[in-house]
Amino acid sequence: MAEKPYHHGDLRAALLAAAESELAEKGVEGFSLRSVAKRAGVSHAAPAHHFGDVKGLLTALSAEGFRRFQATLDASEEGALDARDRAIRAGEGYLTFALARPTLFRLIFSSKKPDFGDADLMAAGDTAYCHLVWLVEELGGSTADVAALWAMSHGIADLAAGQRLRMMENLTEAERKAMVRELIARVLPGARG
Amino acid sequence: MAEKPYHHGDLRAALLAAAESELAEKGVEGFSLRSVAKRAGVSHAAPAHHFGDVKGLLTALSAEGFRRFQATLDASEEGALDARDRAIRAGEGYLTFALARPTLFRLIFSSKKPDFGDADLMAAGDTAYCHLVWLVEELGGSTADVAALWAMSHGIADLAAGQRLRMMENLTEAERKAMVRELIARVLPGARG
DNA sequence: CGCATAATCCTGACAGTGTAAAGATATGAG
DNA sequence: CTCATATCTTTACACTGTCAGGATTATGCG
Repeated sequence: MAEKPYHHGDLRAALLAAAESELAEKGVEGFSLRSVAKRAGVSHAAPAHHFGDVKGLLTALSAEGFRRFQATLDASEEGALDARDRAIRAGEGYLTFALARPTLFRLIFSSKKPDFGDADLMAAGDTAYCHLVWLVEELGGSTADVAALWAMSHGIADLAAGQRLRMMENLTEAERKAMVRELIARVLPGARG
Repeated sequence: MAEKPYHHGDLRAALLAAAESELAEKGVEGFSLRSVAKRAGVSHAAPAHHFGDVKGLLTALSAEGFRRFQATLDASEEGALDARDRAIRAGEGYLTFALARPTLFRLIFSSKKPDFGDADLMAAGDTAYCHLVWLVEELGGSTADVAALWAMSHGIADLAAGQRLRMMENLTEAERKAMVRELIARVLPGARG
């Protein structure tokens, strides 16, 4: 085994991992393709063959980001008592993801660099959206209720990712969870009837 | 009067206007300082004397953005019937601003490029935040109610700025307004008591 | 196995970016 | 009028993304 084989073996996956680190450290606005290549130990032009250009790489990373986003929601919904509790837990998961991976969150929700017309990315995004719709349907909700749950969950998460909700940063984990649960509960269909 | 006097006269204001156009067309991620200078008809290094670097220019633009944001809310709240109606109209103004100036909205709420420790920018941001707190206080609300109104308003606006709420894009102006009013009303203190 | 073909990765080059230094020009105070 | 200062330009450098062409390895076909 040579120390540095000419062919990497699984450069595509290595580049995606390197891109994730780069994104986490520099953010979308400081993201550099050459820096990603350096992280993976290859030349600056190596990523081109696998992803085309930087947009292609960020598109693939976004698709993976959406899948992780959905996985975080699924994990958060685990053990839900009923449909109502499940929707609330989904909102908690939304915030959990935004706090754990703020730059990835911004990439998939606030950036224009990924190609959102890409088939794989669209599929990943649609999966998450359909899950949201399903959550509300289980509650007997309407279109407006979907918007309500999504907007509230997204608002909390996006403000938290930008560290704008300073009132929440001084709270303990338990207090924060309780507050989020209460906020989400306000917008669910049939709330406080 | 020379056709091109060496000294611009009011280059600082001209650069801010050029930067706003640049931001509107290219977005935060495509924003170029040299392009801004070209728009203003000066050399690429001219902005440095007035704003230091690109971060300084975007910081000044953000402060102006926050003032316009607040102005949009003020205009939207004009003629409110009571404190409750005023809070709802504020939410409408939030969305109005995000739709009218999506890139400026993203600059002040989702970008890391401006220096949010800058005194002028902080003052502009605090003004908007204090106004929000005041709105809720008039309703006899608590800290959680502030978070509720902010998160819901911001969630709707941010999703709309990113064109994620496709269900709302097919609505008429009136229908959209009615929907926003209903969503905001859900989170206000004493809702549906 | 032997070899042509394709896939993979590297090197070098180019235009564009932000920033700093140094020079040119106008302004204004004394 | 003189000259210090503010303003703007020119020049230069390192960095970025992308493209063209060359080097190397893997793969499939005979």
